[in-house]
Amino acid sequence: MGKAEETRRFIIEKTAPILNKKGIAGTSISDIIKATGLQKGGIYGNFKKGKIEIVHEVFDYISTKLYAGVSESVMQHQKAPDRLFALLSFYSKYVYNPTVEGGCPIINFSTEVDDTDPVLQEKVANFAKKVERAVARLVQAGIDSGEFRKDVNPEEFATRFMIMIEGAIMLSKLQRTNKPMNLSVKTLKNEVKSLMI
Amino acid sequence: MGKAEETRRFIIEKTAPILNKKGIAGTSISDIIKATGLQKGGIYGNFKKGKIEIVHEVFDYISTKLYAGVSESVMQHQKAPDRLFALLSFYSKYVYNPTVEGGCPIINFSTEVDDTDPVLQEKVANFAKKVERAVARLVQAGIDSGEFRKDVNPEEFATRFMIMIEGAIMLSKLQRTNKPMNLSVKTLKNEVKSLMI
DNA sequence: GACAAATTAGACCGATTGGTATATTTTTGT
DNA sequence: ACAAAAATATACCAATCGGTCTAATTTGTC
Repeated sequence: MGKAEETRRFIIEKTAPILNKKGIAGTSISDIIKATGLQKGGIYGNFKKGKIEIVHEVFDYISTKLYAGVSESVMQHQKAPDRLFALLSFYSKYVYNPTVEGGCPIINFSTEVDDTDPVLQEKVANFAKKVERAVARLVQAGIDSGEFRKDVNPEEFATRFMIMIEGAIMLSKLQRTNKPMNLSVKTLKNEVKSLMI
Repeated sequence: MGKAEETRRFIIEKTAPILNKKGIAGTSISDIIKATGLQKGGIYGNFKKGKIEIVHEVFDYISTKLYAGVSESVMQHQKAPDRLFALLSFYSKYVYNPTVEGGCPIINFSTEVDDTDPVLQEKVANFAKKVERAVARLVQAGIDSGEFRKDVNPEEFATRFMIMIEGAIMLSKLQRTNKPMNLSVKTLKNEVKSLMI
């Protein structure tokens, strides 16, 4: 029972960038066949529920990989402010160096999924919440360690962080310039500094 | 030469909410047939270039309608700060009361269009820029009239405005709560107040 | 109200969609 | 090395895709 899991993974990895770029409705099974070099039997043999199962697992793959990338950057530092700066540094390069081609899976999947796939819609919403909570925890850790002022609202900071980063990713990609992202990062950096004692 | 233009308009109006919700690839000609009650001849007779022509005109329709709605809210006030507050008030209700069902056309179209339709991609980018410039002009007018401080950067404010509003629309729709939007509006309101002399 | 022109209905097209069934090949455990 | 099981290729399916064409109908003009 080893080969199958390996092939599933292979299919997901090859499909991820396509799905993240062209969207769910815009990606066909033959696109997946082309990208993997496999035939229909190889695809449907590994994903019994068909396209929808591939889509769900691809989202899991992309979001997990994104979270891992973020974590790796953040965990290289110990102090709370440095961790937040590392997070900002990660996202400042994100538009040009996304974890998976096509950019942020939250933006890409949420727009399409809203009226078409409630299960995946919740998956996307949960992932966004997960990232937001992680940011809030970073701030809270800074408060607990005495690095940040006590009158800071970690949840509010985290929500604002998500808004400004996601908004900047969208606009930077659309306008084909990193200016929006640079501005978000600059603003959030100053905000972090103002939190420091 | 009157009926045709009327029917074109009719098709666009009926198609707009579908396209804005289900996306370009997710919307088929038969969806349009169902929504309009017309048959293929009625559709292709009015849009010789087919689906892509409908899509482009629908984006124009939605974005124009959005801009008109924003303008109407803003123009009911004369003072620069009041106009910005009206703009924020407009967007604070936008997630639940979008101009066209499905929400913000910038977000909805930009994600899908990026790697598939360069012409429409530029249309979307231009519209976002148009809104951004309008916001910058509102701020500049306030500076000129002496209502805002002279050391304000109108372009930077406008970019930040776009980032926070678009980011908030996306997250509020995704999380099915207006909290992100409320936070963006609160933040931007305070920012406007801090600009006032 | 007749007639030409514009508009729309509806049949038809090949290509492609997602998916299934079966035959063949590859792995796997012994 | 060999048989059983797992995995994959291939042929096939009905449904739908976007689009074309012609016939019928509606519209505007005189």
